[in-house]
Amino acid sequence: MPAEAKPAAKAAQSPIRAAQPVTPPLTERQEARRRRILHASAQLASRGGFDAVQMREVAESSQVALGTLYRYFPSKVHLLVATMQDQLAHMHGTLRKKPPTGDTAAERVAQTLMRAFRALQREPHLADAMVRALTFADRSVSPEVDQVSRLTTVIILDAMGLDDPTPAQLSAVRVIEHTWHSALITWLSGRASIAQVKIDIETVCRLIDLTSTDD
Amino acid sequence: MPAEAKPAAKAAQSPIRAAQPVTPPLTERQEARRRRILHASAQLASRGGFDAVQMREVAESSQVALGTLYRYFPSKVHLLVATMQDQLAHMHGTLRKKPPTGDTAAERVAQTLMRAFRALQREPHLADAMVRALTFADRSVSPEVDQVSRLTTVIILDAMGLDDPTPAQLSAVRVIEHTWHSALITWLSGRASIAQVKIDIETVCRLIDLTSTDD
DNA sequence: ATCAACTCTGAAACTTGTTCTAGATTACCG
DNA sequence: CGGTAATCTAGAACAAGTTTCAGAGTTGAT
Repeated sequence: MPAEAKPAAKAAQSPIRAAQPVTPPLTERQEARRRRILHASAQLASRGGFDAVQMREVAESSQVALGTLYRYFPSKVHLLVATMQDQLAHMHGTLRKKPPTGDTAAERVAQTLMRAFRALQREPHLADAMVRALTFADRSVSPEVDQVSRLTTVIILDAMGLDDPTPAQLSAVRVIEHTWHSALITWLSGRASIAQVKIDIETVCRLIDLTSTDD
Repeated sequence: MPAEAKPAAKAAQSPIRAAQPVTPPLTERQEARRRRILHASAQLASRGGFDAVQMREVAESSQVALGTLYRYFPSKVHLLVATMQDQLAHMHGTLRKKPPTGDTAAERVAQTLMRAFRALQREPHLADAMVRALTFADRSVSPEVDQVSRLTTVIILDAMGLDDPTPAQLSAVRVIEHTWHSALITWLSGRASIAQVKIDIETVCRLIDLTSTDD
């Protein structure tokens, strides 16, 4: 039978939980390759953003043939979205350890997002690569992008301190995510200042207050 | 002296109103070329979205040499953002004729955006090309993207019926724009339904109500 | 240990965005 | 009208993402 299982098996078409299916377990060497690739990707991205992540260079840096790179990540966008998943998971862990301290849910969410924003500011090129990939992704990357979105939702709900959100609250969270992504883009492309992003985040977080009284 | 003036003169660095500088007036033939190019761009985009707009094809369709195309629009993203400016201006005209009828500012804005959304649904591929270009644009396209953003702001303020918005209101409008762009993207990439987009728009529009009482 | 099936490698080829060049054309000034 | 500087054209060339392929390397089953 197979030797090293196909690393990036296409997600089954289960309409629900399409992403992150029961990935055929990778061998150790495959796991190591995958990790080397993601590391090289993040490293190159940190240098020069989206454009600096060149597939040939990623392959070389991670000691993997170009064809192999494409077997693990079927496109540059897939690679960068996976890189984002990686970083986000890391950040989620960090945030868990120091939960925000605000009095209201809105404050805590704004605090959390600003903390994430400050982390991104430390690696603006990396942020550029990840966010550009995320918004440029077409349908073929939907499962992976969705996974990122789910992770973001969890982070926000955590900050709100909710286990069981109402539909209205979920809508508010979605709008917050929209604002978060789009505000990041305006910042990355130099059309909005850091202060502006802060204001936008704080503004949209007020929506949370609306959902406790309404509906 | 010069024959046909440089069509796509770099915007002066005037920090304010950077885009749309006093473009050296185009000759009639140049204006016609520019128009042919934009038309070809929109046409190809309507067929197959972002990927279908291939620079060689645009050049051929519009009867212009590739080098000329690049002189008018220095990149594919520039071209598509200009295409969006064109379409937006058109839509602004249309919207002006039939202003929204809702009772509250929030309702009117939501109505207006949903009207725009329905227009985009009629040409989903074109929408895809324009929106993807807009969010993928890097700093070199900032002036043009900013112009689009300004136009969008005007449309929203028109719907609100405001001449002289407060800073809080401008923040709300920015957040609405963020939500609008990002919601479009999730719809275009098949991660959100039309109904979902509608809900998100209605949700974010509630922010407008907040600005009349608060602050 | 051997085999079959699969994966990885290295290199070339292909695609499409972008740049460059030499020569033909056009616009405007005097 | 003629001159001249800029524009336009056709086509080659280059860059980076993606695909393809033959052969070498692994893996797990027998």
